Amino acid sequence: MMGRSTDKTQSDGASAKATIFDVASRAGVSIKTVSRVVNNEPNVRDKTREKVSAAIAELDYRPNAAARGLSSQRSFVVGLIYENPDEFSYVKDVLNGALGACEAAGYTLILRPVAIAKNDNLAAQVKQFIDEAAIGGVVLPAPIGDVTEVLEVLREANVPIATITPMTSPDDVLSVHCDDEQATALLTEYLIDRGHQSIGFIKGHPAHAASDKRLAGYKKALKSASIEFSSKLVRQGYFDFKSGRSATAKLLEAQQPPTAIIASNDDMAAGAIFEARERGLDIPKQLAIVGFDDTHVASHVWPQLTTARQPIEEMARVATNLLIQRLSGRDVESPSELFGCEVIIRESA
Amino acid sequence: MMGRSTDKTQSDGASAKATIFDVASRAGVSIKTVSRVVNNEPNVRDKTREKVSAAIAELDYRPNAAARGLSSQRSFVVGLIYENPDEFSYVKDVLNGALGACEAAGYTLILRPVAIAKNDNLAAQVKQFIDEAAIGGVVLPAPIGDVTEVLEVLREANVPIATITPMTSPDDVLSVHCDDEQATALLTEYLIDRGHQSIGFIKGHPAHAASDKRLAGYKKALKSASIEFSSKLVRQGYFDFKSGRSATAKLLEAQQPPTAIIASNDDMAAGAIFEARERGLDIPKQLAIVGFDDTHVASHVWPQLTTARQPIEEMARVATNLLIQRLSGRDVESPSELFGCEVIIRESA
DNA sequence: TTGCGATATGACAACGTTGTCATTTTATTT
DNA sequence: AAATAAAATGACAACGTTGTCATATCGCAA
Repeated sequence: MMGRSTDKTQSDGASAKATIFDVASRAGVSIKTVSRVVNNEPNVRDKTREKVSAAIAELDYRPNAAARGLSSQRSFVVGLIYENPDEFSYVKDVLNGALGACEAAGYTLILRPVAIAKNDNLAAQVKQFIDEAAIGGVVLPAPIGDVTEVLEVLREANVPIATITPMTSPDDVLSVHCDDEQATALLTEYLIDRGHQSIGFIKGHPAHAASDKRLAGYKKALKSASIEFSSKLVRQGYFDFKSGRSATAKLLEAQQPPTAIIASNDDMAAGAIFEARERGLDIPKQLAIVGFDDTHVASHVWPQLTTARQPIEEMARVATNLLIQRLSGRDVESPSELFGCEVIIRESA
Repeated sequence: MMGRSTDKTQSDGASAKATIFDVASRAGVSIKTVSRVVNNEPNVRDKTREKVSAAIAELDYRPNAAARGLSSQRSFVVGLIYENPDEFSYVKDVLNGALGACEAAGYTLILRPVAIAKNDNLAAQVKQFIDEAAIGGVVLPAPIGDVTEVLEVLREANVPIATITPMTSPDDVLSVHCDDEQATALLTEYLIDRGHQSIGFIKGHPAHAASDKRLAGYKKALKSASIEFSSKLVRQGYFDFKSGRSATAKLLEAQQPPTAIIASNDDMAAGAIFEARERGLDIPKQLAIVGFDDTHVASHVWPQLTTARQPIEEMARVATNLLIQRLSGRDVESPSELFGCEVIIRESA
């Protein structure tokens, strides 16, 4: 009847880790029953459940993840594949959200930074990642979630996906969205309300789907206000400080420079402020500048940036939860969720 | 002779994952020999090794981590416990370094953000972390690495530790250091060389050992230059923008305000710039400001910060490697390494 | 009571590795 | 060629769970 118990003494301290056998013998049941209790399975009498729970608590028992994974063939690992950027605010929020969800559900989060730019076989990297670490499902924040190549590999490997992206996603992909377009429109309207008629726009990195959305929001707001769109007021940027700076330089050197500039993210806005400063312009009096994302820099430059904030951390938490639901075999009620953005008014506009 | 092979067909694609049995039968050897090859163990004839390697490649075999961990009772997991800050640059670098080292060695990195401030049983959190995720060893970046409470729990649980800290560490702890004191001294000398005699200093968070080191460097440089130290020129800060700002306000409101300010990190330096700006001061003409860490903000404020840079990512990589060496039973040649800092001259001073 | 379906529990074989120890093969010495 | 040591290989039992299926027990109707 007794299994291979480790002859556990009462003493705490340096005692070896308790196994399911120890718990079983302590509670006077079979290991299978302990397993049932641990996994919240049905068909266990309340009284038995209590006995087992008590034994678990007394022995400070924690299931061995390796054994569990090996036996059940399930994976309790969520992979997070992200582009490793200079400006980490976004990834940080994603990370915290995903981490929180995993922790709550007893899952493990494993990271995989990749570089989209130097395209050294992204698909292969992803493939290697998922079977090396026995990944059960992956969370793909923007812009990785928009790379079809990656989606394809994962689909083939039968790995569930949750994306965080401004785009609409394929049916088999869980996703959370935020309305970048609307947020940018709100930002633009705010400037228009403050009397600006000539508003410059610095586009984001072309590889990010968000870039198009934000531009679209800008155009939409202009249209609503019956201001004619001019491509001369739009410059390409790459989401970094430097490109924000040079785009601003070009905008300001135009014959009719804008009185306000919308940068598609905060870093570029910081670059814009920098460039304007160098030219001796007063912000916001001579030039209003707004950013996007409400990253750390936004409140650390002078003047502080008016910007828009997406609830990234919360979005990541929800995305990860959707994924975990699917991984644990439960039905996912709604495979896609939409979040709102918030405009944050500060002094730069 | 044949084990439980999965009757593998040649076809790739949706074939189930290859196991050690598949490789063994393909190579015509026992599973144990495959195991030897995979783990680079001795006593395998070259010819056999080749055969097995070929089979591994053909079947795209990768050892099952769960089975491996279960059987060997070893853990291939490194835990990273860090304080979850607002300003993420430091953690980002640590993360990248640790991740790189783990990846190269086939280890897995697992994250655990904690909050030192609200001291809700840090020790218990750490304890839970290590046995929940079957952590083999942990990397402790500053300031966690200086919390004796945490060190104690880990020691008790017999978990190897590698710290990244400016302090000297206990003998049983692997560690990498950077000379904060010297770096701050260099920064101070630089200001003195530029003619500053009255230099304000904003201290870092008292819970961080680095704070003391940096202050010490400041004092040392003053002494070398025969400038008398005045406690009136030193203010307490907490490594955040806000405290940097208010400390600067106090320094500037003094009867004899300094002509230069050293902030113990970049965020506080950004706060200093902000405050000086608000008061209409020209930087660096009327007030020179330097920071520390060369974080993202350093190059994104105007004017860009003169600051000091520690090779954090490299330090984290080395620390993690030391840890992995110890985890894999190898002797660690030197349990402690020292890195140098670099002073980065920009426009703020 | 007896019988019977439903509910609760247990025995035991997976899962894919590594560790231990026995066995076979090879090289070396006599 | 035989004897012996050394090197290479293999058989098989762990490791700590969960899944499957058999069995014991319960509640309730006849």
